[in-house]
Amino acid sequence: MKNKTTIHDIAKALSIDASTVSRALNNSPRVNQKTKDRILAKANELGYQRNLLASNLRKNETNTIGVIVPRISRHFFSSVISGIEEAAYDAGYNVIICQSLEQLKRERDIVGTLLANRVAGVLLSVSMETNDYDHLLNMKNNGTPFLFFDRHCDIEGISSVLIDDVQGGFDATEHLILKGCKSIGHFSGPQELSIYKNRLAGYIKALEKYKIPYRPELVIRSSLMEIDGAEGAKTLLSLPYKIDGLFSANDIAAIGAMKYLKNEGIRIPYDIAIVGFSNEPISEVIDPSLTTIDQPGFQIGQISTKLLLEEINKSSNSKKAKKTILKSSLIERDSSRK
Amino acid sequence: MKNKTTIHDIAKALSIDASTVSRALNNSPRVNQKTKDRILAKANELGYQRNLLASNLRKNETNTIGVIVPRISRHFFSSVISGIEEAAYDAGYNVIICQSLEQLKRERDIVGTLLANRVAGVLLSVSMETNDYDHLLNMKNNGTPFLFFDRHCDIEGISSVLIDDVQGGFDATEHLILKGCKSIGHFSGPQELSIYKNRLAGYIKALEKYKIPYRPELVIRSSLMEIDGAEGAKTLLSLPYKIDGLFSANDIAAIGAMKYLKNEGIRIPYDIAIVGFSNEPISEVIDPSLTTIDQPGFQIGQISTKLLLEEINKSSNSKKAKKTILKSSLIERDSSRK
DNA sequence: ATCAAAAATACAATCGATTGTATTTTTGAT
DNA sequence: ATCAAAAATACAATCGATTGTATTTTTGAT
Repeated sequence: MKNKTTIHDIAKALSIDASTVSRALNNSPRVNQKTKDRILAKANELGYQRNLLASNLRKNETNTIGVIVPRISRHFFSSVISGIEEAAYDAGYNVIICQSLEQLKRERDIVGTLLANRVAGVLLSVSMETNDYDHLLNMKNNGTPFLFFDRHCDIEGISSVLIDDVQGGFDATEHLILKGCKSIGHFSGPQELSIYKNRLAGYIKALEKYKIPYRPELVIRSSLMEIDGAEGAKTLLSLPYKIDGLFSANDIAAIGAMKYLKNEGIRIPYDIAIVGFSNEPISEVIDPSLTTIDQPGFQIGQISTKLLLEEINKSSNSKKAKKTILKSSLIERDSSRK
Repeated sequence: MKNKTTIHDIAKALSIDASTVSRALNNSPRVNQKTKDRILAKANELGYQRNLLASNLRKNETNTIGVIVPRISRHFFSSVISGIEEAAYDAGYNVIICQSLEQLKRERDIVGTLLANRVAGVLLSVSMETNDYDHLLNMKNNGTPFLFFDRHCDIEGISSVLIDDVQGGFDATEHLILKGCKSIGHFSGPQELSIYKNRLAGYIKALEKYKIPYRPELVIRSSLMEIDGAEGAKTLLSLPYKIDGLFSANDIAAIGAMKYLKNEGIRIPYDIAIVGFSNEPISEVIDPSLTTIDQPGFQIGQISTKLLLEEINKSSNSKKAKKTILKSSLIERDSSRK
């Protein structure tokens, strides 16, 4: 019961060599069809299941790719994962999904485990705490191909698939300006992550275009959880002048702010218009529905996987880092419709 | 670059035997401390990383458990996964997360891959399509311990960690009755899944308690996606008599119904009061907020993992299937507050 | 029927780590 | 200094599958 059948059990049962069994199970042309049939039948009878540990060890390769995301429960990341899985399964690869929960320590541990399991490659979106790249450089020196999506680090020779976050931040801010907002707050995340730096850059760029002075006190940095949104809103309300617009670098913090503001009797969008980022499903149903920036998660997953698989199957001398930049799109909803 | 360092490389560099290197890296008391220090230093210098494929193959065990859920993006399942990961990491196990996307074929493939990778055990919540248990029986015969959570099948000798769904369905329905509803619709899922059968049973039980006649046409079966909720609501509205309450076996379908009903000018909860199931985050922010049944996902994950680990480390003769049943709790919100 | 070529199968080494047993080295009591 | 016991290290087999090479069997032309 406990001891699984091996090719040797099949070989013994048929008085045949294990190498022939192995070749038969891999449908090698070197084995006679009749023999193959007998072996397959016996394998079935004994409930044989290939031991991938042994197979991968011998072949010195695995058909598994690892995926590291901050949180699987975020809609954006689960769409990316769906895209990854589709592209990977089509190519005959398995996928191991891991979440760092935004913690650097967990990210390090996960990278270690994936390397120890000799995955063929890794797709990752770094945690908010990732300000130290040793574990990633280690993976690079180790020769394991990997690729960033959405949240990347600047590491020589490593490709990434990104959203044009400057454009996204610009679009969000310009949209508020065109709706008549003059004093626009911004929730940003850790500046180590270029997505947040870029969304902020887009915000500033839009202000400049419309000649609205940039006031640093309107930019609030946090880890963008729901509670951070509520606190950010409180901070903005305490300013000596009124704000009439808010661009949050994610939907969750925008929603935290909305709940707080509604509770304070502030009318959205009339008193303050709001735009989020990521198009979480929750943004559609909250009242008022939240204007946001949609990111093509599924497509990001597919493209990232294809690029990674190319890298895996590429000769090491032809490697050249690519940056693939996709467009996001603004979805106008009630939180900014006035 | 491509060829990873092995214990033999370290052994050769120090003119020492590989077995000593192995023991040193595993901190065996049989190796002199000075030798350990030298080995560790050299291992670090060469960027050594244990090959788990080889190690697990030799030891004939892995410290990895597989988790199969229908969808990682469902809040309930991602909370369960958090609970699993916490309990597993505490015990020194790694977790492989897989999603069946409610498809039997994918569930089968995943089970196959996990078995081929020789996971120590599997935690699973079956897909809506799972009406055939061959792949699970195969896993059982194979000797791989596994355990169901939330959505289970009746398989002799396999434990499960469940919610008292009859009670949950009863609570939801009774709540509507106490709010004055006389004609209550119910959205149910595939009857192969006992969670849906039980929630329906709870619904019927509550009707009986309050002497409300059970009308089969008020029970609509579907796969409970958002679109199914909208269609179900349409069907209920087309009945020759009015309904004034709706209990949906999940939140997503309840939300689909709410959107449709609001669009039709039906007032919630005044015309129709609604209760969902699972306490998805979205249920809190939709307008009106959705009354629902909260399931202790994190706790389910922790308990399931502890039980599975017990099973893994148990002698095979002492196995006895357990059913652990946890309580759910009703969260009253505006969709039923009148 | 014979025999070279082709087809089928067997032999043996290997992937990297682990572990029981054997051997060598060190320790410390006399 | 000697020697048995203890400590440290080396040897060798093994986990299960794969694969290059060697050997055996089959095929089919003469």
